[in-house]
Amino acid sequence: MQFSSRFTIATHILLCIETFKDDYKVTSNLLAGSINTNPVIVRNILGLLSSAGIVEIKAGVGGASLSKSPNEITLLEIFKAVEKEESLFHFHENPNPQCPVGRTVHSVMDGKLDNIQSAMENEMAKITLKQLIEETKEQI
Amino acid sequence: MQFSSRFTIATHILLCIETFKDDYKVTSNLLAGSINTNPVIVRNILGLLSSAGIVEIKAGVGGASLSKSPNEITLLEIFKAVEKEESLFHFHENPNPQCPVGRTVHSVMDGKLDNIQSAMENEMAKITLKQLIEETKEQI
DNA sequence: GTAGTTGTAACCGTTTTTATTACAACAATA
DNA sequence: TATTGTTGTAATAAAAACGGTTACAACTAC
Repeated sequence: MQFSSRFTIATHILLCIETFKDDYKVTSNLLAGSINTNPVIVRNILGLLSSAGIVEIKAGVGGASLSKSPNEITLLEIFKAVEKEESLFHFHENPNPQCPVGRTVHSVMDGKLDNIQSAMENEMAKITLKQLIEETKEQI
Repeated sequence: MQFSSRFTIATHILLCIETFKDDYKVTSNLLAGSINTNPVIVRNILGLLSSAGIVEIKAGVGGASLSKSPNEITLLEIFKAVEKEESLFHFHENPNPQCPVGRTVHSVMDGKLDNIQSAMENEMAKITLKQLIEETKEQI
């Protein structure tokens, strides 16, 4: 199972907003053209980013901009804005409490699963939008 | 998006195999009773674990056993046996090559995404079935 | 031959993802 | 005020994944 492409699309959106902010009004249409998808997809993801306090969207006139500095936005924050599941892992719901293993499997595993998820999130938190923007500028 | 419960079910299966090996023939029926699911679900996951060289299954007579020592089996190995996707992340397929951001977003992000996945996998590789079995024995 | 088990195929209902069309609400401006 | 371009959202759809279930052929020990 993979994460949905909402995460990479959201990051792509933020890179565009910052890259084009001085030259274009960054609308869902412009973004959809760069990402190569439908504007409604973009508007939905922009809505999630807006709810998370990452971007601001001008109603009516249109156009999106960052709500805070790129070095304050991490990949973890973007990820959490677009993936609503708290836990990475789907634990089978009802192990048999009458079985010694079924009774204990949760308390044996839960901590380990948390550690795994934390390792992933810590790595995500290390990477800021600013880093990505700088690498993008270098490459352009 | 969450990983499927195949991962926690597979780990549960291995814990049962090791815990009950001296007292019971560990069949898909016994396992399904502990996990609280259908025996066919168990047989499919056992098949994946068998293909990965983690367990051996006796055809006809029935019963599963580990193919190697519990301290040689890590959560990463179990995970890879049951989740076939190579990459954790689903990158949107066709960013626009005529856009400066669309053209560069892959080379800017791919390395970071690899790092995130590696962080998760490294943590999974740290945890062996042996550790889980010992914690289970303590709790029983 | 019988009994118990595995491997697998064929379904089913549910959820998630991605995409699309349609349209009301909104804000700037001509 | 009417027009234009944009956003927000609803409705719909196809495809895929998941978890579950029934059914049954193949296999092995007894």
